[in-house]
Amino acid sequence: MTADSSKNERYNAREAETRWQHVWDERGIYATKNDDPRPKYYVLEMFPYPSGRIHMGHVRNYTMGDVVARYKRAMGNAVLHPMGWDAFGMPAENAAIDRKVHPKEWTYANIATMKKQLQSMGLSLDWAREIATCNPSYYKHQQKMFLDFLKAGLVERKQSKVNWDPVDHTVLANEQVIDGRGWRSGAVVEQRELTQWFFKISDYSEELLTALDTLDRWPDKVRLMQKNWIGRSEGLLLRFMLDPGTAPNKETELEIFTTRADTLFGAKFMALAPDHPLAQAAAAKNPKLAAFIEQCRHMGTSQAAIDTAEKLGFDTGIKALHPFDPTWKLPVYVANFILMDYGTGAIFGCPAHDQRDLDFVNTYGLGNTPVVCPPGQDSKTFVITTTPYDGDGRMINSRFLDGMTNEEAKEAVAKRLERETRGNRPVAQRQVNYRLRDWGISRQRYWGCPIPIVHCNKCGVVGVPEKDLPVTLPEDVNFDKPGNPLDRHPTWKNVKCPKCAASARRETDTMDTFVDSSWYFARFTDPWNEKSPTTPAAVNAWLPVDQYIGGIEHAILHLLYSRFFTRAMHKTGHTGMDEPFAGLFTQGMVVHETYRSKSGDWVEPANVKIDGIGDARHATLATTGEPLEIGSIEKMSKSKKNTIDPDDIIAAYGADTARWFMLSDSPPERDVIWTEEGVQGAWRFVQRLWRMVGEIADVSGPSTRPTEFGPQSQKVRKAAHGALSHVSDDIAKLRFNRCVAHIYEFANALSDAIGEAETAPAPDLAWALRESGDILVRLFHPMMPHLAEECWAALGHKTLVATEAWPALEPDLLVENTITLPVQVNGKKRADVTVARDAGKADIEAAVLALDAVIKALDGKRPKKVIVVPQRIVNVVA
RNA sequence: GCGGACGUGGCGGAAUGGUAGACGCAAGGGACUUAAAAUCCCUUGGGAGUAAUCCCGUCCCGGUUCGAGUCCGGGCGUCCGCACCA
Repeated sequence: MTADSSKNERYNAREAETRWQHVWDERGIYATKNDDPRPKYYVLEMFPYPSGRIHMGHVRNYTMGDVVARYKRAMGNAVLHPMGWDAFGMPAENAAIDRKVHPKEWTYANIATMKKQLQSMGLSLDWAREIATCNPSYYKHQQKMFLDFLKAGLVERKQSKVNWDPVDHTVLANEQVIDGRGWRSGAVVEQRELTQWFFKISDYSEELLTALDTLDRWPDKVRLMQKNWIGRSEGLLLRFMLDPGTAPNKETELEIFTTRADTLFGAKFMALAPDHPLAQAAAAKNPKLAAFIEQCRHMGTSQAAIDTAEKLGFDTGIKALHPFDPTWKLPVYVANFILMDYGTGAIFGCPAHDQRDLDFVNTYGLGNTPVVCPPGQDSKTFVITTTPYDGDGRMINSRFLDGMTNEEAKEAVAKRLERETRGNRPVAQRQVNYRLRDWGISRQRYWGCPIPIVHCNKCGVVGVPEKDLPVTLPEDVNFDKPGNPLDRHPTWKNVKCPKCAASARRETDTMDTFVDSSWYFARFTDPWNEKSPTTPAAVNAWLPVDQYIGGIEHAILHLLYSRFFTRAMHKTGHTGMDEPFAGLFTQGMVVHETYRSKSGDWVEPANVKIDGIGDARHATLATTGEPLEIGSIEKMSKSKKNTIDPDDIIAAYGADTARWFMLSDSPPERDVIWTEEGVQGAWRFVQRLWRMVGEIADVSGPSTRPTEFGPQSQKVRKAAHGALSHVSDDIAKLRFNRCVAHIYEFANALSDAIGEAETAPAPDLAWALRESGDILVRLFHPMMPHLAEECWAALGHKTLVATEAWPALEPDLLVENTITLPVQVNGKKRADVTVARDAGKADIEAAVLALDAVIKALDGKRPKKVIVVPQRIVNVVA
């Protein structure tokens, strides 16, 4: 076959891509109808925050979703594949402060830019369903649901802490607290108590936990992370008597929660959260304690900040009496690592078996007594110094518990104390506790969904009547001063009470942006409904999302909140199901090498020249030749300047090349390293496919399928159907990198076949080559849709490949008559044996023992055993 | 600190407990070309040997197994999340 072809000019990606995008657009082939009778498939990628421009992480995420969407369409499904904007959030306010641009203007400009960028990627999205969460047409429904949740008892107001910047007089997000100081002012942050709105997600702790078992298409690691986050623990509520003379206001007891009642005889101290009522009472009479509690307030509110801070305490002078020995007095401390939110805000400390407690006693010289002896340890010599023992074992130093296992001891303690009563209550009660806290949704910020509440002096908290929704954000705001512009707006918050018409104030807090993203997937099913958040027929037909794809960083919060919100919507009649996402896939990040100059400045990859290989690799500044340090491979970020702009890549190579490369190198759940060589490899493959298809297009095959295929045709057909089988399987399981490898293998086999063919191949081969071409194009279409359309047309088809069915597999072609099995001797491979596909074990064994290599390895001895694993391997045990 | 993951050639990676290194990249050699680009062909984990072939190799140390990259225990290293970033 000659290489001369009318189609051997290079593929012009840029020209072809915009051309095909117009064709798809004009024919509206990606618009989804809610009355489509075919089996539904809802594929969704986590919608982006409109930060300015799309980044490579978006390209990776949306390409994966698009592959699934296109594959499912080809498989005959009605596919819902929408896109929108998670458009509220702090960066818009930061832009307003830093650049004097209104958050709304900034956000919509970003949306316009990013929409254009996404469109240039050739994604098969139904843009008619586009939503932006900052649009009142979206958030008015969210306000309606807030009020419905309120009526259903799913919302409450309570106190909680925020990071307070005492200089800027503003609430800070955890990410705005750097080393305990405000990011703009540099002032040491304080904790402040505010009355805030909460969704009662903790009502669903058990339900959210047990239902994880039903999510069998979620990654195990995400389910495990959620399980640990919910943190169910079975323990004991236990009332300690206080030594009467020591209590500040004649308090008689202190109630604690423990999961380690077995270690009660190892107790060395009691500890209270700084906010605990008893701590507060003691502080009122002790200025030094009050000062200590004040000091605890100068700590960030994040868990990591609390856990990594030095364990500090203050002895209140109060003594608690041991439940099994009233003469045993334990000192009561206030400690900075005890949380008021968890359990009762008080604990007993057993330093020998808990790291935090041990750190604490080592600071305050309270000592420790081991009470659980690890198996195999001598109880007489077992001591604890710097590492506590938190495993199971036998009880020691524990009076009546001695000799029991620690699990038996837990039971014994519980049984004894729950029978004892003081007042009308038992001294101890078994209790199931959860780490999961209620979801605080109040934010003291402008750019978020207003909470539809009016505060009236007479009527209290009043919901805004439905007819007055949406409560829209005022646009005439300024960001000259720190703090919430809604709060200092001259008129916006002044309203009449909906109940009594007296002067009242609007709630000026807005909602956490996680609320916006907790139901957008439901809104996509009918974004045109102006009357209510969802349309039952649509939402119940489309949900749950069949395949949800997004970053692992959302493994806990976004996904857990959405699971709760869907249940809350169910309870209030907005959905008919509990779980929003039947299938979940979490993809890895896009990372890139970093480069630094001698002076420590980061350098963009575009300005770096790399020479040498392996250890000899070195980098220089392209312009001056100044040597650069090659740094670690890190998540692309503006601060490290290791970003690649998708626009540049699409302009230089086209969207298909970028899409292909994003899928090709790494397993999708793992990080992928962006390299220039990798992109060029993808680009060469695009051109190679185009040339190959051109050569196949020149072959004129018979119009009807031949009845017989010769060896050459058989070989290429096996390659085609083998690839079809693998690629189908790989896409269905989202193993895109393997899918790419199989397409490469098929392309290699096909170019061999083309190379071996005569100028005018026999009809059976010509037919097989054309069949292979048709299969090849449809196989890579989900990944490179523009190139696929161009190739499909080049092969003479008048249809769009985007609307074509997936190729039909001929399974007979995958079956071989003989198989070659590897032969091991003592687990090491020594030879191969080729046998009939259906050969019995005895036949295989005989064939194996006759092999020269086996005879030599056995050296005349009889084999002890021959293990034949059907279709797999033979192992001779000598 | 707590929770979760990951670790295989020069590089990204492949491998239902069953031939370690598919496929791609990079590198080296060759063909074509006045030359270059592009393209095509060959080689490519390390070591020994003319060769057939053999030995060593999946972060480290142990264990289970006929057989371990894969399972179990203990280390080391890297990364992610931690409730007001999205």
